[in-house]
Amino acid sequence: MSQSIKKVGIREVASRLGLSVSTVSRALNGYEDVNASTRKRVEQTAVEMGYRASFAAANLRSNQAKNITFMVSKPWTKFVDPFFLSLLDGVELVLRAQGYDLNIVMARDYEKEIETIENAVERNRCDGILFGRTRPEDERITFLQERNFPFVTVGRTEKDDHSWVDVDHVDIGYRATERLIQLGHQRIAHFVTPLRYTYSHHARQGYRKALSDYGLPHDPALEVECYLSRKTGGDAARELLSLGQMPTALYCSNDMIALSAIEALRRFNVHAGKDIAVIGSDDTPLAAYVDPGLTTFRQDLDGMGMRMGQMMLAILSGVTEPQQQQIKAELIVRSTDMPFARKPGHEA
Amino acid sequence: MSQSIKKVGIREVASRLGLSVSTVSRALNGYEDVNASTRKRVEQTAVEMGYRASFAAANLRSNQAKNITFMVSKPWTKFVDPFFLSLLDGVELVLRAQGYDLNIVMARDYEKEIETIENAVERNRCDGILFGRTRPEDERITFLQERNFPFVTVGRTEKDDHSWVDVDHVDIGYRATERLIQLGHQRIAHFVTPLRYTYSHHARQGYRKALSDYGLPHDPALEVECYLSRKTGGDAARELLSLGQMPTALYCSNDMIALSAIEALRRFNVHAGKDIAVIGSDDTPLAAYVDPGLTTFRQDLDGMGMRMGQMMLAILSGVTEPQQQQIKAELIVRSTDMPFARKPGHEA
DNA sequence: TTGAAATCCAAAAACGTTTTTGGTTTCACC
DNA sequence: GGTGAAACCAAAAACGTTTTTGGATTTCAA
Repeated sequence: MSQSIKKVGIREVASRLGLSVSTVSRALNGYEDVNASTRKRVEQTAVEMGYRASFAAANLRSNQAKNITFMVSKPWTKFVDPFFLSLLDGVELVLRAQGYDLNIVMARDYEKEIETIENAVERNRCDGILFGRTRPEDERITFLQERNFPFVTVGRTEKDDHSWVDVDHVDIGYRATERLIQLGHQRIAHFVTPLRYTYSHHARQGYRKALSDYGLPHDPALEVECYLSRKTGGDAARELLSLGQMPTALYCSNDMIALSAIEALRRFNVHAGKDIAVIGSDDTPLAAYVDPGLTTFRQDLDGMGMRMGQMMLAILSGVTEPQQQQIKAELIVRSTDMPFARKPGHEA
Repeated sequence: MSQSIKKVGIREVASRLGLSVSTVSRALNGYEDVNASTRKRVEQTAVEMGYRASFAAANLRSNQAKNITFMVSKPWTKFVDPFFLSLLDGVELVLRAQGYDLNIVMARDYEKEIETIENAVERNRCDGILFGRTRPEDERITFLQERNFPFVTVGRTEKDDHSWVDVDHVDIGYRATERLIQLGHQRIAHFVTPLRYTYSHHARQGYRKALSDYGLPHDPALEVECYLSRKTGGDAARELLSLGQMPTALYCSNDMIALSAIEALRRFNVHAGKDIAVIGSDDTPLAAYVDPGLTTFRQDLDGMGMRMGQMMLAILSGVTEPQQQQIKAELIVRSTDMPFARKPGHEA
């Protein structure tokens, strides 16, 4: 208890070595003007004595926190998002290699996002900030740009004048739809993720382009916006059913929406992979487990995360022009999509 | 760029108000000896001017970081663990209410865990630390106890002389096994989570006790340790199959293990809920989605997280005796368990 | 041998708060 | 009117580093 271990400061290290505090600091922080042998002695003694620089003191003086904050919004965490964790892995790997820590903070809801960022930025808690789920007009980005604070997002905005990494959702939307068309489907629905997010627009854009490229009509009734909590894929599916005119194929810009739609349809005896073709978008771990397996797209999240980390590092080291990287997803064919077949029942 | 917003410090606030720096600080930090009207003026001006105390400076001087770190080990994140995120929600809620931030750091692997903790503790980056997946003898705990640093774990240890929250895994193991027995099963296998963790021992203990209470023999061959990456439930299942003596029921101390076992068995035409009864342990989101739905146990993670946060707060406010709370899980009956039925084929 | 440059290091300032110390009012009470 | 306590606030110290400044020493060319 009171026996607690005495904190050893830089002063102690210096005095044990008979050096000045400043020399110890310089030695430890990799400055050039310190004799190699002195440096070695210092480093050795420091670990011997178990010295660790006070984070607060170092941060205060040098004005760098040596850490990067990833902000995640609560509504996002709620639905366990594998997306997020895999991405983080990559980010962390890259940052750590350069001596930066990654830490994650949660914003309780949308209103708190900006506050959370403010808190991180203005209190100097981190050197840079990362976040996802960008919106076409994103006040977080405006805020950060105004103060010229380093940040990288996953996802784009309308203006797009900042650094980001993103999956090519237009491409996913296009390829998913195209595939369904090529399988012979004509009435293809699209369950859209919340249009609040930029990527939802992209997915929809890809969907629409494919329809138009292949000369299919665009039926607005087949485009349903879904949310992650309420009105998820299940509700959207029921809605379509009640409309009477079921599509024969369905492209969802999120696997969970696809899965919940499949689940709901099954209760009405409409089976994915048999009565309706379904394609998802992000290869959630569930996608491989359910039966039938969900056809979807795999995204190289780890790679994206690493890229994101590199961008941040670049910004930190002075790069000012926006870096942007879009990556393509890979189609994973499982069992929920199949060629169009006129249903016997419908013939009569 | 250079137009960057001028940082406003406590000095500026003080001078605008014609007060001393110390008064402003005391007003903002809720000290008693400052006139209510003065305090109001200060608070108002502070937000007006957009003043935010430098985290580093405050931390340096007051020696408290006003934040709590949750350490998560990489091998844990890898397998997206809903457990972890829901828990965090509760923790964060409670801590934030008292002005503490929660942040999450990842330890890259087991060897790095202790280093990660050291870094957090000795550099004074946080006021307390949280982590899970405790082991019977856990060096992280020894380390923290030695320096008398506040921490709460999810999970217990051999000695158990610290604060923790935990799900009652003995109870889960017992009830799962008991249920299978009552359904008429006699040969009940147990796929154990890594025995490195304390909770695995507890689950196994419950399993064994139920067997013994009901007078069933304990067959060591039916107890298979699984890992989260390699030798997951699928491998264990194949192993049992190759042994020739398949059990009629299976209790897994982790849903993912259960699901992967079910998946593997299906390929051998052994169907969960028909040919073999399966019960899981932690109601992963997948459990409800797969077909047939996995019978498992639900744990009140949110509540546990909140409890964990409260414990931390208590420690921070001076409570020194260990606080410990165990919570019971709730059985969620779905479709993978069913009564024992002699198989026609086996009769012949 | 000398002077300049290069190398190494010490002293002290600085970072922006919080905390300590102590001084001045105000006010109730004798 | 005097006294002590309470309330309010100012000045200055302190937190533990990094950075700045500049002083010694060494090296090396002239």
